[in-house]
Parts: sequence; C-alpha cells; structure tokens
Amino acid sequence: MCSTANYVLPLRRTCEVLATPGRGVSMSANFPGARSHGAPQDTEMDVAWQELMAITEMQEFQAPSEGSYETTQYQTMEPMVPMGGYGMAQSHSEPPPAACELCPADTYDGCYSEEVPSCHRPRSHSEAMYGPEPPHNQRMIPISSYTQTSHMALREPMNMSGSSQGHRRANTSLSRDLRRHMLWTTHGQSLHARSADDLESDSGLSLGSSPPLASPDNPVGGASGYQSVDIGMTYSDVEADSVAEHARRAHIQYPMDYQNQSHSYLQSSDQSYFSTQPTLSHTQGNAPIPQPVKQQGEASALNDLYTDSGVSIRGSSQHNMYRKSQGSISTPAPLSRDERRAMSLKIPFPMAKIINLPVDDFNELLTHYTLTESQLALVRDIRRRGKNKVAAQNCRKRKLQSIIHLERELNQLHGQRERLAQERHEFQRSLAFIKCRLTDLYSEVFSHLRDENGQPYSVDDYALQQTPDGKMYLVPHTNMQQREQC
DNA sequence: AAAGGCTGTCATGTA
DNA sequence: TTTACATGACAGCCT
Repeated sequence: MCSTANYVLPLRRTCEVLATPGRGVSMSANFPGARSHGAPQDTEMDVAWQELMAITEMQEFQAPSEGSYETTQYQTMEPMVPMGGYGMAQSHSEPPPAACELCPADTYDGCYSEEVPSCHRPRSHSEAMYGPEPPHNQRMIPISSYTQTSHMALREPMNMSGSSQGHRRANTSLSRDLRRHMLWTTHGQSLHARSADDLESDSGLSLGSSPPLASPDNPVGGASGYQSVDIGMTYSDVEADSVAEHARRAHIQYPMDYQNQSHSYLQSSDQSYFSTQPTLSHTQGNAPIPQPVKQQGEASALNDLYTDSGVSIRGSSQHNMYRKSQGSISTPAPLSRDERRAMSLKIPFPMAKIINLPVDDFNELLTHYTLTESQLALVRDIRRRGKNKVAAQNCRKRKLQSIIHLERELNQLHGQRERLAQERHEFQRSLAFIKCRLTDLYSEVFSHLRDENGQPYSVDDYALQQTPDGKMYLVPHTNMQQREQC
C-alpha cells in the first residue's frame, strides 16, 4: 500500500470556510472504508460531501456502466463558479437547472433543492424506493397463495367475462331441456323403437372405437362387445341421430359452476328415478332396500326411467329448468350418446347414479342387477366418461382462471416496471446535477488553495484527495498515479 | 369456406 | 391394483 501523504503539500488555509484549523483541508466523505468524522466542526460542506458521495455510490450501483465517482470528480474540471449560496439549508426552494452551465451559483439553492431532497438523501431515497413497495407486494398474489385462493378471487371476473355467454347458455339450455322433455314425453316410445340407422352416426372421433378400447372390463372388445342380445342392437348402433344431435349441440350450454353439476346428478336421481326404483343406502338412507330388477324392464319403464331422472350426461345441471318447464314446450332435447346407448341396452338405472355414486355404492348397485357383459361395459364407460367430462370442464375452468390471473399479474408487473423506470430516470437526473455541483465545489475549493508563495495550485499538477480518516490533502498528480498503480 | 371457440372423449400420468 | 382426478391432445360441431 502506498502512503497517502508521501507527497502531501502543506496547505495554506486561505479558505476559512473549507479549511478547518488543525485538520488541514479536511472534509468528510464516504470513501469505501471511510466514515465521516462527524465532529462538531463539520461544515455544511462536509454534509454536502457526504451526501454527494452517497448519491455517487448509489448511482454506481444502479448504473455500473457509467464512470465512477472518483473519475468524474478528479478528471472533470469545470470552470469556477462564485461561492455563496451553497448552504444546504438554503437549497430547497427552486427548480433544478437542466445542466450546471445553466445553473449559476446564485441559483444553486433551487437547483439543489428539488433534485436532492427526494432522491439522493438516503432516507428520502429509501422512502422513495420502498415506500410504495408494500402495496405492490400486497397486491402481488404469490403462486402458492394463488393456488389456494385464486379460484375464489377469480370467480367474479370469470362470471363477468362470461356473463353474456352464460346468459346465452342459460337461454339455450332451457330450450334444449324443453326439447329433451318433449322428446321423451311425446316420442319416448317411438324413440325407443327407432331403427338402428336412426340412432347411428356418432359425432365424435372416438365414438366408433372408444367403447371397446376404453373398456378394460370388456374382454371381448370391438363393437361385438356391446351387442345387445335382447334387442339385437350393437353398442355402436346406438349412436346419435345426426339431425337431433346437431340441434342438441346447437343449444347445449353449461352453467359456469360445474361444481353443482354433480349435485344435480345426485339430486335428480334421488328425487325422480329412485323414488320408484331400487336405490342404495349411501345416498338414500331412508329409502327402502332396492328390489333387484332382473334384467331389462319394459321399454316404457325405461323411458320413464330416463325421463323422470332428467339426467343427461351433457346437461344434468339443467334438470331443474327442465322440470319446471314440463308440459309447456313441444320440442324435446335429444339424448346424449351415452343416454341413447343406455336406453338401447336397457340399463336399469339412471346415468346420474352410474356417474356420481361412490365406487362402493356403484358396485353395490351393480350387484342388485343382473347385467350382461355389454351392459356392464357400457355402464363402466358411462361412468368413466361422465366423470372425465366433469373433470375436463373443471380443468378448462381452472385454465381460464389461471390465464386471467396471469394476465392480471402481467399488467401489474408492467406497471411496476414503468414506475421503476421513472424512478430511475429521476435518480439519474438528480445524480447528473449533483455531479455538476460537485465539480463546481471542487473547483471552488481548489481555487482557494495557495502555496508558500501565495500562488494558486495548478489543477493540472495537483488534485484534492481524501484519506480514510476524512482529511483532505493536496496531492501531486504523479503521486496519485503511483497510488493508482498500487 | 376458414377460423376460432366450445365440448366430449381418449390417453396418460399422478395420488 | 383400483379408483378418482388432472390435463394434453384430438375431433366434431357451431357461430
């Protein structure tokens, strides 16, 4: 380490303001490793120096690409400006200049005041930086918390964003249910007797292949596995009437709250079908023990079964609407594909039970009936598809909610970025001004220094330097270069 | 006729 | 192993 004061020249304290007796030209600073002496003799210049250094360090932290404070301080030699008006206490009234050249000494008060107080003082800076943060943090929803609360929080926007669509769905679902009702009430018998061609034509990709493929319980596989011995109709023969399917799809609408769907399933089944049919203790504790139904009932009984249950794999939640509108509309809604399959195979219990019963109750239900392999396979497929359909609906709902949440978060981050950019811009402006002031102060101090002969020191040959103890020394440039090399 | 949204379904993974 | 659930992918339908 090179000594700081190897070539320190004695300073003639011609400037009373800057030179404190016994300390040489001493000024406090925040050099790394240095601290302010904090003596009672501290002048306003000391305070200004400290603040300048603090701002400089902060600016270096934020803008590392820029030159360091020391570089700017000792290399930039601005013209001298008259002293006076440097007091910190006076410097909080006028707007700052765009540059030092535009800010003469007599306007420093204002120049300094507007920029410095809000930016460069550590406390003010801290407030500016962290003051607004708590609200930001509070507004930001952590992912972990979102997973617990976002659904609730986003329910409202979801409803708002989908209100028109939901309204449309509500209206169309009503007509769909009404038409479904009429299908059963006016054509139920004939529908059951429809030809296989009429029931054929599935709309989905998997319709032809899914039953065998998706039925591990059906070892036979293929359409033959769904062959109905009783009525001579295969699983695939029970596919949708394309015209009716189109009409149904055109009016199928679901309510937003899919969670109620399962409830509707159970509710409808409990209130309608199982009021006269065998049931399970799990869902109907007070209901009589079901009497096993041996094989398929009569066609009319099945029609009543599915009609009364009001269950649709695609719209059970509209059951209440359907029931309310009974007898008032003449166009029934078509059945779902699985409903038609169940009808064709004469499944003796409603789809609501198939889908929503707990597995134990579902198995118990199956034990009360003697079902063929085709019927069992169909029932299990219906259960699987029904559950998966609800799961898919919930999954899509969650996905939409997640998208909404992320969009909100993105907007918040954009706003935060804009605020930070503006804050940085203000800091940079303040720093530029302070640098100008520092340069002027440096020149001012330098101009008051005199050698033994009373001659001013040359800025080209000497520079002011501060030691860690806060004292200022006039150091020849050659000495400084040696120090830098060290 | 093409595009986008909605829906059901299947396959697959996870608990 | 079974069951329920979640989710990506696909296809059909509708607007």
